[in-house]
Amino acid sequence: MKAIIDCNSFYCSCERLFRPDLWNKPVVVLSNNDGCIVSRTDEAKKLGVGMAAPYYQNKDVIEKNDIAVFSSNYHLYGDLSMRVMDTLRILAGAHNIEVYSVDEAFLDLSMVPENKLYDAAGKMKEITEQWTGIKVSIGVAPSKVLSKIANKLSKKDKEGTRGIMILDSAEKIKDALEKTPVNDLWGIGRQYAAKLQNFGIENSWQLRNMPEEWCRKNLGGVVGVRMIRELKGESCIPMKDPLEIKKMIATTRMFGKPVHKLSDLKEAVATYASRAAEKIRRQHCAAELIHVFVVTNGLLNQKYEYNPQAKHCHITLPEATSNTNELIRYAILLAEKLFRPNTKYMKAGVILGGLVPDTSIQSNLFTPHVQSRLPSLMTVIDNINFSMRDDLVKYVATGLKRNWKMRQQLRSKRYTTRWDELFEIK
DNA sequence: TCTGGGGTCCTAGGACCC
DNA sequence: TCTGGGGTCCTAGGACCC
Repeated sequence: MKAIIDCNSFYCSCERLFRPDLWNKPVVVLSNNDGCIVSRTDEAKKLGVGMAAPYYQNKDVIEKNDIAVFSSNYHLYGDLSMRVMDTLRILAGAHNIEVYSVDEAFLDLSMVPENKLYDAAGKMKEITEQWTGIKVSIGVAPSKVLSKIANKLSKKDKEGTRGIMILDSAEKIKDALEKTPVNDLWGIGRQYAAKLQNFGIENSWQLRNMPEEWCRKNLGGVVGVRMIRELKGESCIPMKDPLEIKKMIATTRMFGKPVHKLSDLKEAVATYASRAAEKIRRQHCAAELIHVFVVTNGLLNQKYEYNPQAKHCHITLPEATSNTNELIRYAILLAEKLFRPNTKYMKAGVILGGLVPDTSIQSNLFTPHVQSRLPSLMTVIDNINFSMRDDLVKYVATGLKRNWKMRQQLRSKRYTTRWDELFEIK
């Protein structure tokens, strides 16, 4: 059996952990740049705050109901996520867990006898909540897709299920599928949901009963076939190896206010390049490919409307590197190539691809080996920035004023990762 | 004035090989 | 009148996820 364990309203739960005055109160957390609402407590959902809705469109309901609002505080969420995942590793065994996202993990429970599943899940929930202070829900079923369904249903009826649902019989599975509209399925997004609707397929039980070949044709080839089989209880999405390295790493951000000048754009792109370089060094990789994009706001019908337009370009490097100097140099070249005067830029990003382990970099016969590529300088910079504070040592190309920086006006303290921001008790 | 960030997997089609 | 078959590799783009 597979389980998915998922933190309830994760970002909001992290915020509430250090704010007892907000327990049982409505809370929302905003995306970067304070743009959208990305996490809501049940109380906020009940008041009608939409998921992924723009913040400014919800300001009325938020103010009227005295909903607490926070900017994203990724230091805090990242640290608490680590605590939850470490707890699960201890409880289930490190090789039985796949960390799927910041607030979710799949567990392989094949070592647990079927009649002990409920007790095992209950124990895990209890201990995780006690050790971390974060509430979780658990879904258990023969396949990943079914366990996601179980998890979702357990959250919908927290009192009835006490946050745990186990689909261990054909009847329970049928019942769960009938209750689940296709657009709630893991792997069915907007496009496929609309398509299924056109064919008159509303709930997951109807989909489960479609022929495999029909799904191959209409739901993205083998992806559709896997979906059907998973719905029938046949596990065909394997647990992922935790040691796999990422294939691309990106740093992309909206600007705090629109950027018009090339110098600002170059600063931002250099900043993102150096952040992305840090990230690939952390997983001991070097990049073969650097990709830069910028987003402008296209005008619609001669007037301002939200209409983002992206332009990209990329370079394949002569030799894979994780060196910030070099990556900044290429990133700036690409930014210059993309820049057009009299344009309002809203966002930019740097993506590093073609990642290879930095121990086995293929050298290029036609470029001289550069001394500055020696990793020791980067290691020193990373160590200083990690142990002291971000960006204590930085490249001048990344700017000093950074007046394009994103907005984050409502961020809470980094209670668990900064000595000077510790929780205080008077 | 204002709409996030960071990923994965799959397919089709083109270039190329023998 | 008539022009093969069977592959591989790469890229762009679409769909999805949280």
